[in-house]
Amino acid sequence: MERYYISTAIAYTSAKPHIGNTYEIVLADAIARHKRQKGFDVYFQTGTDEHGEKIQLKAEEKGVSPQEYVDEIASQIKDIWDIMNTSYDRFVRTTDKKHEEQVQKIFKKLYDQGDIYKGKYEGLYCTPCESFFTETQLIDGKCPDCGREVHSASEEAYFFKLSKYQDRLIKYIEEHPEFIQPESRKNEMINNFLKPGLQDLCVSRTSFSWGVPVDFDPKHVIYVWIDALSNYITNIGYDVENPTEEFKKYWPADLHLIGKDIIRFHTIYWPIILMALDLPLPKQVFGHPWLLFANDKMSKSKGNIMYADDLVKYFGVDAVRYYVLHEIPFANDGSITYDLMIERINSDLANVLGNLVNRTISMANKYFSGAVTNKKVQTEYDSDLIEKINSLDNKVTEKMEKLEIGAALDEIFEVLRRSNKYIDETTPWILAKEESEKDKLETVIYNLLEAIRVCAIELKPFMPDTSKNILEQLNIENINEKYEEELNYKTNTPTPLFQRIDKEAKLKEIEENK
RNA sequence: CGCGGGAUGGAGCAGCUCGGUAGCUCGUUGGGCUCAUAACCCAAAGGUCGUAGGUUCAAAUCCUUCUCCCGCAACCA
Repeated sequence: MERYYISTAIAYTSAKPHIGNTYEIVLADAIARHKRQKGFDVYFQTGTDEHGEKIQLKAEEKGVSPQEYVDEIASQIKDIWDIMNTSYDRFVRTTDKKHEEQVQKIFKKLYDQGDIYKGKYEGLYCTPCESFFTETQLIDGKCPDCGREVHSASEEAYFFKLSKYQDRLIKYIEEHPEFIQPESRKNEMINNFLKPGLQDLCVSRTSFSWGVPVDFDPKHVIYVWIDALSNYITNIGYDVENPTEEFKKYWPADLHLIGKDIIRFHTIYWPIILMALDLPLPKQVFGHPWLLFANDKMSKSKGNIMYADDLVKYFGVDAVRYYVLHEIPFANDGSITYDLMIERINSDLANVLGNLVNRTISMANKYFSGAVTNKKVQTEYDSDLIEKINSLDNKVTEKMEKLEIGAALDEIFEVLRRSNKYIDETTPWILAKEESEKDKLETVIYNLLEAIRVCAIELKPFMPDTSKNILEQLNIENINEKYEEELNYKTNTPTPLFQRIDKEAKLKEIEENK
């Protein structure tokens, strides 16, 4: 069986993730579920990045140990991933013992082979804040955090010789145009970083202690790059001397799904680390756009944060999944507001999808007591509908291959819309009045049930609960994604999939719960 | 001249590679239907395709100018 390894970035455990952060796991989940449905042996990994100064400080503020702090946040993150009904195979944490051991081994290997050396980190230092800044980070030449004077300082640190591998990386990127997605990011990386020449990367810190220690020089902790990025290999059994069978099976990853803010780390630092370890590079890195609140970045200070669990409470998990998967384009940022969300749910989920299922099953029950077979008395409208049903799977797959998730969903809704139109064209309620038209009527209902069945199967990666719900109402197995000639339906009592939402009332409810 | 992306009816987008009646979803208005969740179907209104110029029989689509927006600009997850 062909295998498929997909990962999300590991989430930083400094605070509870908002819907913008949660978007990524849902996107990955839809891709993973789609691949499984296509018969791939999928391995889907997500998790948390738990080290670093920021976490150490937050823990101190709260008066708990860093480990206690990250345990708490990691469990919150996992809960949200579960609320979103995501089907990850493994939830990894950078504080896992196994991971930490391998990170130390990787660091040692790179040091031993001369890719990492000990040097001095020179920069502008703010003493009260105990932080280094680059010139571009300063505000009016002063510390961006406290506004006080900074001075040049240096501290001992380990560096990674990135430049040694840069030509190989440029060549790789140019020979693999699909490696960095969307493509505009590829130019950004090549022009801004690779072509001008890479500086050596500082890969250790002495200014804080919450991290994986360098085992041969314990006052240093390994900085985020090597620690966090290597999660993609340490958790599937990479070992410097003796990698496991699982590792050999799943590496290289097919897709690292990440936010656009960390493309550089995944398309420059990570590939170079892999080259240094003599490992193949991941096949593709997709830096997805962001989900904005209206047009603003979500942030605590702006007070415009939406959390996934709250949204699920108001709208249900599949509605939230549908919204984020559908509204975020491939390359541009998407936006979310309660207004847009309600409009989308009403027009797409309640009107087009929910109502179609409801009206079709109602007719099956009313006219045939739910027992419907294909009587093959055709109307002039059948061939178009059936053709659309049969070509749907290819269209969806094509869009998914290109990572155009919203467009894949649109293909399904195209068939649902076509089905609603088919009802008006064939006017079943008129056919029902003539006993002589009974077989034609049954054929019409049969075709509709088939359209809905196939759409339900195609919807499964995006809205798993809804898909299951539809198939239960149809009372039919998940057979295949093509029009079938000879099924025997015995439909159940229909219940609305998505209730229309009264916008004013819902907005009021949300306001009161704030 | 740092690099790159974008500007299309009220909103969000497609079309631009290979120039030739400007398309989709939502919203609005009118009509139809009654199986259905005030749902569904049809129709209409609404855009001189950011600006100025050029190439061409013909440009949203090619070339140039300018304006505005966004991302990146190195140790910020």
